Amino acid sequence: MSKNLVIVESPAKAKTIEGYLGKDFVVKSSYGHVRDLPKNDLAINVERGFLPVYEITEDKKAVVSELKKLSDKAEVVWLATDEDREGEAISWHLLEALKLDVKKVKRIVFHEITKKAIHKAIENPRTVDIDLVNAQQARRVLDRLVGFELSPVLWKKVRPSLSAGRVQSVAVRILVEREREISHFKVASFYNVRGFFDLGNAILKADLVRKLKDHEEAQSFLEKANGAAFSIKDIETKPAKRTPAAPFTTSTLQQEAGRKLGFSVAQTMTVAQRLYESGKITYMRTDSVNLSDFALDACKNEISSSYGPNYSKTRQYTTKSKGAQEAHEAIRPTEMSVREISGERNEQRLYDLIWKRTLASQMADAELEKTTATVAISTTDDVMQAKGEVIRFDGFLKVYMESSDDEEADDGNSGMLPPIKVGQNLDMQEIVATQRYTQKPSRYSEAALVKKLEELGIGRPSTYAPTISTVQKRDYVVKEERQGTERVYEVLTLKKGSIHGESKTEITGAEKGKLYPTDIGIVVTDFLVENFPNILDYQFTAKVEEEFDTIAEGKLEWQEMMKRFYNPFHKTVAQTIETAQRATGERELGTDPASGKPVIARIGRFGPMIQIGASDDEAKRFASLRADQSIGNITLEEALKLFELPRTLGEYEGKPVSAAIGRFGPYIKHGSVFASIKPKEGDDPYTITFERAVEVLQAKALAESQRLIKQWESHPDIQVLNGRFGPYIKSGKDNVKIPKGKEAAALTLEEVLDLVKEAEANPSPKRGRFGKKTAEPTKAAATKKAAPKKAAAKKAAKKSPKK
DNA sequence: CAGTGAGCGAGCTTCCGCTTGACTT
Repeated sequence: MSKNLVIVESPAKAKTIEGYLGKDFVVKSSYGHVRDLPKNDLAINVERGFLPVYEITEDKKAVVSELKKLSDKAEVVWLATDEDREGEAISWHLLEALKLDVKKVKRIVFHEITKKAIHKAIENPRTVDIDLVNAQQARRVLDRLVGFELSPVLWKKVRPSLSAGRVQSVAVRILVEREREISHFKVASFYNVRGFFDLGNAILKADLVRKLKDHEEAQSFLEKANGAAFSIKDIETKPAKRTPAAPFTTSTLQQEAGRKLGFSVAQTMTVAQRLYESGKITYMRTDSVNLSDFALDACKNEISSSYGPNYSKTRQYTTKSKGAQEAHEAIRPTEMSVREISGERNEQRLYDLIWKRTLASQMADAELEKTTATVAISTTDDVMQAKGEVIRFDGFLKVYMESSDDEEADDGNSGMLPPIKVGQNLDMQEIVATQRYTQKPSRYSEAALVKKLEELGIGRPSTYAPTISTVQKRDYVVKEERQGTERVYEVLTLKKGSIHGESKTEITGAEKGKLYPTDIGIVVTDFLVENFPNILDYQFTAKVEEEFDTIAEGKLEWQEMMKRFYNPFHKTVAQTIETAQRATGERELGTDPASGKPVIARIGRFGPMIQIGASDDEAKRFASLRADQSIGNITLEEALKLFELPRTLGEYEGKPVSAAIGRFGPYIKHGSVFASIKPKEGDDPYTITFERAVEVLQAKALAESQRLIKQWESHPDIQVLNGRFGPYIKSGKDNVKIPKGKEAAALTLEEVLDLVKEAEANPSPKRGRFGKKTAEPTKAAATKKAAPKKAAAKKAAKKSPKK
């Protein structure tokens, strides 16, 4: 048996370290935290000094019992968890959970995983820092109290099952406020002017320095320019330099992988995890931009041998992000000499990005020369400018160029200027004045939101990706592609002595993969900002972090801090439950011209809806908003249109035919049969004729008959069909998947009936349009009855293992 | 892919941060 047990957080790390220590050491992993507050209970005794009651997390029971066995037999237990607040707490929880004898426990830390660093750590052990542990307990308890007291307020005042928290609520707020900025933004137009001058063997492009305010100014400028003489008045050349970006942290990796590779935040982390586990990169959840001496050396060698020593410049970067704890290195390749890796394409692409970024961070600045040529116009004091840029020494640009979120980065006016000299007369070819519009602020992408959160010090590298998915799971936020709208702009061209105007169109506001707050997200945010402004404050986390630091320094007792926070907070919670109005996001859109009644958009019991008639009106009518509509943006006309559907078109084969828009788009309904219609094919539920609807139904029946594998005369409502994902059974309205290994064509009626029965007994959870998850088909009566049954079954299941 | 939108009440939901697999679609 080994004399020494070393416990680290990550199994990949354990494997590496075991190789650096002798056979007297066995290295195991805790797989992160091993104890936490229970999931379904507050588990904080507020009266007894906020005493938290921890339990061993369900999926860590096996880990803990193995570690317990090993630690009992070991002479020394080395707690080598990360050197940050959470890492210190993990060590303390291990101490408690394994009931370790303090005398044989040593706490060690290291920032880089090299033989030298590990041995140095072993030579400098310390004890567990209880102040730092208490700072973590304060963080944990505060988050639990905030989350478990705020969420129930939402259940009472907005809708059940909603959630609120220090991190997620602020994340949603950021999106809600941006959305408001966008909708309040007043778009203004102006004119850009660009001149094209013929130099014989090249064209010189120069832009009017001043923006022109409207059509009249543009027109009069072009009239002045008509027949004017143009000449080079001045040429100015200035040296400039560009410096490389720091090596990757979690947040910057997510941003660059999003921009350059089109990865989502979660996808970046999954791919990086695989690279880490196979030993190709260092740890991927980090806020540090530090590189180890080993890595700096490796970069220097790689750069010198590939590009020459003049391309090398060793630099150490310092973090700019608030609250960085820097327990790890920056994200880098473990071996700089490995330029390419084997593996999946996405792993290769991400590795390439990391390799280039790391190498570039240790390379020389790029040296540029920027030239600005000024063009004088004889008939006005206005001047035009031509700008060029020449790279004198490429430096780090040889391997890596950071991308930017700015969409209009390249205006076609960079690169080298053609040869010109001061005083030279220019032959004007044409001058074009183009109408432009001021840009609305852009919506956040996932990675841009992470960047913003990081700047505010909110959230940690390990939680950025989960936070983004939580706010989407709660229906506060949706990530989607939105179509732009067409916009007209004017182009005035002066050419060969005459001015010619034309109208052009462009698409504006189209956005792909951006985050949008939903109605429920907006209503919840407004409610929280109104009632809990301090928690929703962008500075809240930064303020409590300062106090956690004071606790970690041993200058403040954590219970004292908690008391100061909790007492007023809890009072506000109680008061809000008592006095706050239900939040519905109600907005009056106008008056229904047909009835003279008010038209109101609000959140109803089942989601966003339109109501015609006041709440005391007995004849009031309702309609649900479609998924692509929102309370904030819907117009009176669009709202009234919702009441025109479903349209009854007539009767076909004895059953009614109607048209409407459902969750999956516009459809024709015939009895209980649905057939989608596509606007692309010219069909629209508002205008489609009965004859066309019947054609659609017949086409669908034909397509289905072509995919038919099997059916039985005795059961006309059951069919075996070929679907997009393989064969399936169609029975009534629900489809049943055919299990693997079964030949669809060989199924007997008995087997099919069994499969259908089984599927009915175990319905797969369906996600409704209105957010709630229901195991039953969405019959209101069925869910009402099913709910208590489900709860009872769950209770029974909970109790039974104890017996 | 319906129409539902009021209220009752039991029993449920919920936080953040540290780690991986084991799952399904």
